[in-house]
Amino acid sequence: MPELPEVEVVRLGLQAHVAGREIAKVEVLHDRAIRRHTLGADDFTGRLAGARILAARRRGKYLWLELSDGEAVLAHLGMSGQMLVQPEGTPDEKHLRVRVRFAGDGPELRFVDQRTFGGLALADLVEVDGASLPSTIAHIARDPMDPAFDPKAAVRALRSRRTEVKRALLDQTLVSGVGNIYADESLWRSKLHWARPTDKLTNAQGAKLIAAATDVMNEALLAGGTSFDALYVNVNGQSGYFDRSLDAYGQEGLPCGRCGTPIRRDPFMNRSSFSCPRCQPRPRGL
DNA sequence: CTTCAAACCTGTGGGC
DNA sequence: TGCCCACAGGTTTGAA
Repeated sequence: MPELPEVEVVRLGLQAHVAGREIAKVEVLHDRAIRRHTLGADDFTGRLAGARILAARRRGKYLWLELSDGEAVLAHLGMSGQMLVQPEGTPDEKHLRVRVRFAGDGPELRFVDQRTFGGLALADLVEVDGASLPSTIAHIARDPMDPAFDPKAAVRALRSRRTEVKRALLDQTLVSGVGNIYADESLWRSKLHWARPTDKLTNAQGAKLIAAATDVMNEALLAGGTSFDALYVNVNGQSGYFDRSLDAYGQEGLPCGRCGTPIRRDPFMNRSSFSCPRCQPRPRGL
């Protein structure tokens, strides 16, 4: 379940159910799920056997299980990944990719992923700008829920790009955690059109946008995340209900909550952008 | 170096 | 009912 609030819901579940446990055995049922672990499945499972999980951590949409040996199991859920905590003996899910059994009693951890855009990998933990991160995601920017997140630096980063504002907002090396849903929600809240060129974005508009992104993701987290179907669930298989609070994303044809104008949908990067034609007017010349 | 489209997958829903 | 196309919450890749 893709964007930051949904990943944070999963992290909280992993911290509650998996932190402190010792891995007994790992099974890789689909090699593509560990394609980013370049040493292969045998290396992956061999090195994990006997490791103890200290904590579940996250930056942006990436999460990782910190191990006692200075390594981490890095996970990305891609478009359809799930981390499920299931009692042993529960029938395998159709798209079960990796199973983690633990020492002693208690449920197992399952990585389930229909589209296999997500995956797991082992990585060394390294120090980057005062933070401990898996080496392979050292380039990912801090997210708005990070205590050390710097909104002004984020605005500078967005404005330094020569592109459309939504493209910049989705660039995980500038600000992390924002995906298509929360980008549209943030733009609606700050009354900005998605195609506004970043060099026409004022500091005030940028600050408003970052603040809106922070707010909307915090609100979504409190609601347990956003999900339209059973594909996006917490470790117990439950869905959040922030979809009821969406103002723009997926609202094509429905009246804007501010002005009543029907929300429109535009094609955007092989997907969609939803916006209010009146509150978020197209920049001149486009 | 930056920016962008295409590729990577499986499944669902709408139109015919 | 079946077929085909459009579309889905993300990242990486390679080309320009």
